[in-house]
Amino acid sequence: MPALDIAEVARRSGEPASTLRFYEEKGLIASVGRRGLRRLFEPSVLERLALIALGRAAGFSLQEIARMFAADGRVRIDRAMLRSKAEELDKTIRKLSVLREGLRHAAACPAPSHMECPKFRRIVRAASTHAKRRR
Amino acid sequence: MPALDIAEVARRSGEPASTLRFYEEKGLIASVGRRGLRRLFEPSVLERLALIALGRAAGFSLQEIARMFAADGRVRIDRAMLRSKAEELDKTIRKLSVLREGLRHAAACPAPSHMECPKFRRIVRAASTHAKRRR
DNA sequence: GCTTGACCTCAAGTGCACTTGAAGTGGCAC
DNA sequence: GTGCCACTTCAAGTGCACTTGAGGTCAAGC
Repeated sequence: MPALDIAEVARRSGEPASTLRFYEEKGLIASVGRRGLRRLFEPSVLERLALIALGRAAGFSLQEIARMFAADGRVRIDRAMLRSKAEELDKTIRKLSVLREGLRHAAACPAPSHMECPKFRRIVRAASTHAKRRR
Repeated sequence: MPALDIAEVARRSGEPASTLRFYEEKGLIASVGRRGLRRLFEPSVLERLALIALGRAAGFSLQEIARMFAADGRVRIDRAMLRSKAEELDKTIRKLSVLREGLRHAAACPAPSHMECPKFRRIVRAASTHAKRRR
């Protein structure tokens, strides 16, 4: 599979071309040439974009993600950083789980106002107690 | 417990006073009076702030959160909306869980570059396949 | 009664992640 | 060979969630 032009990458990745140009400018992806003015990318850019999307979803900033790529374009993720991010993510997941249960309960709860429901209040209190600072 | 001044609310909630003023301006919280220039808040504002923080952590925008409060200041959360948000949250949680496992694996994986590890690639691919649009 | 300092207002600024707009270019279909 | 139009650049704009700065005020402590 040879080089893909930007429209093709946009189509396959779901990212608008403007975002691809923006990411290139930020050094997150690299084009391998041009056909006329048109940028050409290697197919592996799709995997890279998936990785970027994943990182974003996990709450990494673009800058943090950029630091995960070495100059040669390979992924160079610091393992200790990964471990700590996994930990952080774990905390987030636990918090969101509590919240999900809170929402589910609130949706089903018969109390006229949610704040009158002891369970809801307990959930709010529990969540706020451990809320340090979010993303 | 009588009214708390803004400094007290800031101290107890962990939000800077500037954020409290900003939230008041947006209609997310309400002060009940002044001592001189100084805003006074009812203690219940702390619960409200906890609810706001919770909503933010769940990915609601301030505008969405504002819509959850009725004019009388009571919580008036649409139950169907809560259910759908719980669903959404559930998807996020599952995605983050996959990601967390990915990070854990990557941290432990002996492959020289993460992209050479079949498991890591599989995780990236799996996560990206279902990634529609994030927060 | 005067100073002090934490609050006040209002406008502007910040950081992030993009998006949009104007003006230009070049490969491809005809 | 010429017209189209999807691409190009570069600067400016957008939306969100706040934060900062300048200039002002007032309750409390001395």
